[in-house]
Amino acid sequence: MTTSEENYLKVIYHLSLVSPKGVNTNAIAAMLDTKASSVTDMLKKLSDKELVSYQKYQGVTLTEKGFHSAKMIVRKHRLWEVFLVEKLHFSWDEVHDIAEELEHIKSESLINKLDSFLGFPDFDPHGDPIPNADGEIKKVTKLLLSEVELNKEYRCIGVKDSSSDFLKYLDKQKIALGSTFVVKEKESFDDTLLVEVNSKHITISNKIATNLYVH
Amino acid sequence: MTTSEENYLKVIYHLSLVSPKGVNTNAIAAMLDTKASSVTDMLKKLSDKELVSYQKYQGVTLTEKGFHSAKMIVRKHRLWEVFLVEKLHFSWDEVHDIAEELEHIKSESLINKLDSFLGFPDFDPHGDPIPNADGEIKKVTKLLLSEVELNKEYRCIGVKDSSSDFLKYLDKQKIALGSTFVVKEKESFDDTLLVEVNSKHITISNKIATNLYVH
DNA sequence: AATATTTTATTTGCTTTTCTAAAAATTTGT
DNA sequence: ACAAATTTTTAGAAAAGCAAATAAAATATT
Repeated sequence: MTTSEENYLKVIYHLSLVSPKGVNTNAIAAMLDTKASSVTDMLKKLSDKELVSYQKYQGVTLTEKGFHSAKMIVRKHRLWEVFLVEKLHFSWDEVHDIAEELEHIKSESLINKLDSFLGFPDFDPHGDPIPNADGEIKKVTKLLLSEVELNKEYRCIGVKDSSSDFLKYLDKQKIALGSTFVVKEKESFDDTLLVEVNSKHITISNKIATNLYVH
Repeated sequence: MTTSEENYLKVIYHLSLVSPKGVNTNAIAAMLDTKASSVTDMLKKLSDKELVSYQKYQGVTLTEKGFHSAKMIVRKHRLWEVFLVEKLHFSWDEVHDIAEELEHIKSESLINKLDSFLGFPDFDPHGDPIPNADGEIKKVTKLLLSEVELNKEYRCIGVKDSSSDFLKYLDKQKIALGSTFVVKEKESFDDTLLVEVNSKHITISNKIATNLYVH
C-alpha cells in the first residue's frame, strides 16, 4: 500500500467514527488538504482493491479489510507518538507531524518490537486508545472535566481538542497525561471551575474543561 | 528533498569514497537497481539544485552542499540502526532495510533527540562511523582480524562484508560488536586462525578473518 | 596513427501515480 | 421543481521510471 492510500484510509477511518453510514468526498478532501476530484480518483482505486465500498455520489465506507488496515495505521501512529513523548521527550504538541511520517514505515516486526519496548501501552499521549496487534481497542469511559462530580479525584486521560495552542496551554499549566484533578467549586454563572491539580489550586474555564478527558 | 533525491545523494556519497574523481552513471544505476536513463534524468535535477556538479559524459561529484546533505542522510540511517539493534533488539542483518526507510523521516529535532537518547554513539552496529550533527566523522584505524598480531587482545568494531549470510554466521558464533579476540595460532598452510572469543576457542577461516574489523 | 568495435551515457517518447482546474452530472434543500 | 451544494468527469500537470534510439568515449585492431 502506498503512503497516499494509507493516508486516505486513515482519514476515512476517523470520519467513519462520526458518520458511520458513509463518508463524504468533500470531508475527506478537507482533512487531507486536497481537492474533491483527487478524492474521487483515490476512492475508485481503493474500491478496486476492496478496501472501501464505494458507490458514486453515495459516500464511502470501509470494508472489513480496509477497517483492519486503517486500525494498523492508527496503531503505528499512536505507538510512535508514545515513543516520541516518553523516550525522546517531545512535548504533546510536537509529535503529531513526525508520527504522521513514521506511521508509514512498513515493517510488522518493527512495530511489534516497538510495542514491546514501550511496554504494550493501551493509550497514546493524547489519551487515544492504541489498537493491539490484532486490531482490538481498549475502551474506557471518558468523562469531560466539565461533567465530573465535585470533590472526587479524577485522572487526566486525554484531550478532545488536540490543537497546538491547547496543548501548549496545558504544558504551561503543567497539566499532562496522568495529572490528577479534584474539582472544588463550580461557578454557576460561567461554569468556571476551581480545580486542585498537582496539589495547587487553579481556575479552569469552561472551554478548557470541555476539552479535557478524565477518568 | 524527495526520498528519491536522498537515495541518489546517498549512493553518490558512498561511491565517491571509492572513486573521488567522479561517479559513473551506470554505477549509480546498479546501486539503486534502476536504469542509466533514469540516473541521467536525476543527475540533471540534482545539478539544478546545486547538490552535485555534473557535466555530461564526465561523471558526477557532490558539491559542498550535496556532501553535507548526504552525510546527514547517512547519519540518520546509522542512528536508526543503533536504535533498532540496541533498543528493539533486532539482529545485525535485519536492520538495513528498515533503516533505509527511517532515514527519510524529515525532522532535525527528531534525529538529534534520537542521538541523545542513544548516548551519542560514534559507530553503528556494523562498525561504520556516525557523522555528528555538524557532519564530522570519527576515524578509527581499523585492522582486519587476518592482519593482527598473535596473543594480543582486539575488540570487534565492525564488518567489511555486511551480507545477510555473513552476519547470520557471526550471530551463530556469538560474535558481536565489542567481542574480544585473541589470536592464539595461525595455520600457515591456509591461514586459518585459532582464536579465543568470549573465553572460548574457535577456528576461524581466512575468509571470515578478512571480513572482520578489529581495533 | 587511423579506423572499427564495444562500452557507457544521453535523448526521446511514453507509462504510472497523484494531484489540479474547469466543466458536467447528480443529489439535496426549500 | 429549481437553485444550491456536492460529486464526478475530463484534460492536463509534475515526478519518477523504462525501452529503444542515438551520441560520445574508451578500447581494440590493423
